Amino acid sequence: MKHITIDDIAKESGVSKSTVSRVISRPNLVKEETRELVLSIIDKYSYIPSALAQGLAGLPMKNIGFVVDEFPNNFYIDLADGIDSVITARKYTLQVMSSLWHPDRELQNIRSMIKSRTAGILLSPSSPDCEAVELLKQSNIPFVLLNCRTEDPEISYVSCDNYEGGRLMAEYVKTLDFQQLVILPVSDHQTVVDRIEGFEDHIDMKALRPILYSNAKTYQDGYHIAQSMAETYSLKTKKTCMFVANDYVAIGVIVKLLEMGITIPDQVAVAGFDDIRISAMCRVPLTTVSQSVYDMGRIAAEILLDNITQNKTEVVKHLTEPRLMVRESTKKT
Amino acid sequence: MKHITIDDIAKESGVSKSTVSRVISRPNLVKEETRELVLSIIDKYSYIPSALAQGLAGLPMKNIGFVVDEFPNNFYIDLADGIDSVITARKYTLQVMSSLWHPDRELQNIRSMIKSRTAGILLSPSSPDCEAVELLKQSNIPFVLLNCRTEDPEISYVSCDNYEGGRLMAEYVKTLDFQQLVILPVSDHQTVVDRIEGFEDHIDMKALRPILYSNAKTYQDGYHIAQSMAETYSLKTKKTCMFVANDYVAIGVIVKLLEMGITIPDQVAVAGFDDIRISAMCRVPLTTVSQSVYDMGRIAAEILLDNITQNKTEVVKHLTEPRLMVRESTKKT
DNA sequence: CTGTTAGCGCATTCAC
DNA sequence: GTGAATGCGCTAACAG
Repeated sequence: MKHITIDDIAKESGVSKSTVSRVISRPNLVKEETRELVLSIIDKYSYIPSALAQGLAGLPMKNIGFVVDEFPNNFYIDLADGIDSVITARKYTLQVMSSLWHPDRELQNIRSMIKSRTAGILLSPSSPDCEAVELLKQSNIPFVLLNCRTEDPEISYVSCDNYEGGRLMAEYVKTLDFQQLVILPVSDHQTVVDRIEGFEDHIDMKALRPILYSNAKTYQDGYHIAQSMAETYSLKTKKTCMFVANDYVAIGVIVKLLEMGITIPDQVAVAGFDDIRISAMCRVPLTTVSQSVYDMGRIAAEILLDNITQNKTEVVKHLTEPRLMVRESTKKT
Repeated sequence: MKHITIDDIAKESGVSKSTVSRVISRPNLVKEETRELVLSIIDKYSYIPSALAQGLAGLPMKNIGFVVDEFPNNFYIDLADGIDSVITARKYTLQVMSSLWHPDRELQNIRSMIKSRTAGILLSPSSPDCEAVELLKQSNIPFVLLNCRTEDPEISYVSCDNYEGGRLMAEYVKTLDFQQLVILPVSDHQTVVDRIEGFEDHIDMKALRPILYSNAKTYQDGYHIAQSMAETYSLKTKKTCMFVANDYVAIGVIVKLLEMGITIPDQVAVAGFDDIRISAMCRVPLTTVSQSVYDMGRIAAEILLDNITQNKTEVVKHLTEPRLMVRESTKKT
């Protein structure tokens, strides 16, 4: 006997399964006496109705899924935390899965959630038109994209105004004093492209001779790339300002530079983007642009739940407002 | 029409649902010609069989759940990352849920996973004999406890040898130079009790006059408590060594002390416990005891999966070996 | 108030 | 090779 079922409870209570079912879902329709009896049996066996059966029988599921790229990147943790707060408050259940930056894992995760007929899905997609999103569109399951915008008129999303964030950083960087500017775009993710664009559009590229250096997604990547950068760009001798398009990577860079004896912000000023929690507590508190990640999560979750409960197809496209956070990693000397 | 079903595919293909079912689960039992046909229809509609129905019909579920206390604490992230690596490799799917330190939410999460008939569950419980564990025992679902040991002969767990970790820290602290020792136990969680006990058993409590100060679970808690501690223990004038039983809290303490102008490790040496990822990259790299969290996760996941796939009830009780990590936060001056 | 019946979508015997 | 029948555990009409 694997799991005890509603029939077991019914027999033991000497009633029909309908009655047991009622006791669980609409207790007031049952005579107090029998209700108490049934409840005692349920309790005795710690009976928990199967969500599989309930779902099949037509009860709406009460769980929502969230697919992230990577657990260690605190960006997603903060997001999950925000989402969790509203999901839970509204009596739903949040399940998180990670795709480790593999588009095919991302797709697998989404498939898995669709397969289990999740009530709704939140996805921070690798790209606005990746396979996972395509699949989602055909799935009939409500979903909201996070950290990604799309022109598709049927898709809701919540993201930060990354272009504006890039602009904010550019305006700030202009006030700093340095001999060379290095931009580390980190990846070709849409959000990154936006923020780099916003940055470049508002800085005098010719005069500042920004240098582009690319491709790094994790803390480790930043750590490793820092060494070669130090040599390539003579960071030890040339006063440099570095804009890394992602805090997590930026922190990797900072840690490595410090290990190499390069001082921050004196020799190299480093700025990031995201304002994840650890940015304020890392080796050198990081100047960055806040995306209000926690709020992004909350808002997306609200939209999704409204969609589910009110069964409305209204699409919402929301951009959170970026805020510049100046900390020690770029303080003027 | 909510979701398309196996019947839809069957009709459109002009075959019976049995055939469609075979195409999916045992393709070689179907004539190549019809198989291709059916597959094309499946593809055309992006048909994904319902895990609810499959589960009900007796197919074993391929998902495993993990319940953590809190997302922002990197300890659980590292754990999840380790778990994820083996779960995925073995074609299972990992779903993470958080309980935000509420025992009743912990219970709810476990209920939710049992309800959905998850194949297996990993739980980092608030206590070895909390309600969630009790429920799990009656659920017939294989599970492994993480970060917790129990005498119960039927329960498998993977935890760190926290007592030994406390001893390691004590031996190290003895070599340091300070006027007072402050112990911040953080919580009454079993792991914490163990490590504090290991610490106290191996240090001369009388001579060192350790001071006990309690109850803090998060970064914020550490941050807030640091201020009052500074006054209570005259941290500005008395050379102090502080053992905080949890890295995340320790980092909060460090950040606040620095803000107050107290130098680390010169005026106050701080040691933590856990060796979460950010410990090496925080304001002052933290001396701590490594629990090899990532491995804990991997091992627990292996045990659980073996249990599920081989259907064996063998219980495994595993303690990982702690390792002292000396970093700048306590470097001798 | 309570029991009976009929699916929900699928896998799995069995026949053919 | 393939189709028809049965049941998984539960909810939702429908009768009593």
